This record gives sequence, C-alpha cells and structure tokens, in this order.
Amino acid sequence: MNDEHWTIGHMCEVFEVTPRTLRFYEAKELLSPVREGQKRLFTRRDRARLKLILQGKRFGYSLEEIRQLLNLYYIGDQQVTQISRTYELGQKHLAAMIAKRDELSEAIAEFQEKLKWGEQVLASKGVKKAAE
Amino acid sequence: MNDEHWTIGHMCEVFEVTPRTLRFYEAKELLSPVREGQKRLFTRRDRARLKLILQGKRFGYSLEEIRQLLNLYYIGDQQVTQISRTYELGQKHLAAMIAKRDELSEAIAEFQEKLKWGEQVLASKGVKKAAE
DNA sequence: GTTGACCTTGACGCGAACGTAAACCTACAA
DNA sequence: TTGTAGGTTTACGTTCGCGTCAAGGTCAAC
Repeated sequence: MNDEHWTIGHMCEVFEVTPRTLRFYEAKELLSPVREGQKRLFTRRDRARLKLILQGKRFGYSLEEIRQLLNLYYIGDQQVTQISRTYELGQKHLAAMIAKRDELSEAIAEFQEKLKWGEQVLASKGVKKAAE
Repeated sequence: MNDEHWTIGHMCEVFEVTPRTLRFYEAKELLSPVREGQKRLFTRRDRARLKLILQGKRFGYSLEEIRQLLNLYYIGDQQVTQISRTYELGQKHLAAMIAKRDELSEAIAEFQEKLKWGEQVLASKGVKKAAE
C-alpha cells in the first residue's frame, strides 16, 4: 500500500465502515478498486466516491440513487451530448438539494419555536436556565 | 368522520400513503388513532405526527429514531424533571439538525463548483448556454 | 337482499443494506 | 514451520419498511 492505493483495512479505519460494506459497494458498482493479485486497492477516486456515498446516505438517499448521482460528479471525457445531458441532470439535482435544505431550515425554525415554548413552561414552573 | 376525526382513507389521500403504512406506523407506536368500533379515526395530533414522520423520513431518519424524536415535540403535562430532560434532548436534536443543514450547504457549494466546471467544459467545446 | 365501498385483522413476501460464519490463500515474523 | 495478521470468495441470515393477498365485518344504496 502507498499513498495512492489503500488496502481495504485502511479504508475501513479511515471511513469507519466494515470490509463487507466496501465489497458490497463494489458489487453494486459504486466503487471500483484495482487489484493487486486478489487484493483490492482503493484509489483516490474510490475515496472521493466513498465520501460522497456516506454523505448521500446521511441525507437519506438509497444506494441506487447515489450510484446515479455519482455520475453527475464526473463530467469528464464523454461525448458532448452526454456531457450536456449530465449537466442538465446536475442542475436538477442541485435544485433538489436546495429544496431539501429549505425544508430543513423550515423544520429547524419550527422546532426552535417548540423549544422556546418549552422554556416558557419550565420558567413558569420555576426552573432556572443554565445561562442565568 | 368529522373535522377532528379522519378515516384512514381520507388520511391516505391527503398524505399520499397507503393504509398499510398507517397501520404499520400504529403498530410501531408512531401514531395512536382512536377507535369507533373497529374503525381507526385519526386525530389532529396524529396528523401533526404523520407530517413530522414523513419529513423525518425525507431527512434520512429511521422510524425508530423518529419515534423517539416525536416525543421531543410534545413538551406538555409531564413532571418537571421529565420536561427538563426532554428539553435537553431537544437542544441536542436542534444542534444535530443545524449540523446536518451545514453539511448540506457545504455539499451544495461543492456541487455548484463541479457544475461551473462542467459549464467551462461545455463552453470550450462550443456549446451555447440556454441563457445566451 | 345483494351489491359496492370502505374498513378490519392476520400472515406471508420482498428488496435494500448489510452481518456473519465457513473455508481458504498469502506473506511475514517467531 | 507454525502462527498470526491480513486479505479472499461463497452463501445463508437479519432487520427495516412496507406490499400483497386472503378472509371477513358493516353500512348505505339500489
């Protein structure tokens, strides 16, 4: 293993996942490590993708959705019409992300209201806040 | 059915879920409709909770997580120590939501960079943008 | 009185996302 | 050479979040 090619064990340490998970992601074509004999070696590209995968999961996307979205991150050496198509899909994804953030912001605001309400209840019952 | 008590069919129409889903959520103690004979009738409280449930799902929470979080939304007639505890957990949840939004904002920014890059590629290949 | 529309309770099925156990290779240190 | 610390494949098991019958109750309309 060098800086460019990480073993499965190292990957697991850094990203806090199990070997099973990485092999599963490879089977689902989310990752594509190179081989040294039998052993998998994960490249910089794999690391970047894994980071996005785990992030996607935290935002509630399925692995299949993530697999499709990952392609949007690699606008590279494709045919022009293909790049164009990818770019359009990227715009849609961006809009969806922004919409999700907006909904989250609203949810946060509403929840803050609830908490204020809770403060009042506690205050009325004679409980002092930590900040006082 | 009146304004206060909705049948399962009406619930399904409004929230775009199936009866199975609502019964499943009741079994998991996420909802607690009252009964009129055998029939379930969903109250205002159930509707508020269902809205939060569906929102939670969009943000990637499991039903079990959501079940626990739902309690944070009902700071009501409990014992003071209990309210206090709920309030503290609420603060933590709020912090987690904000952290999630921050991560999402970062992801959005990074993705926008990628898209800009894609624009350059398209431009360099002589593709005109829609806005021009 | 029977036909629908709408509801009920089981209970089995299923895809997603892994966990887990078995059996094996391989290289290096004791 | 014998561990042991890594890695491998194969394959069955598990939990979650419902879908999908099957079989039946109820009530208004015709």
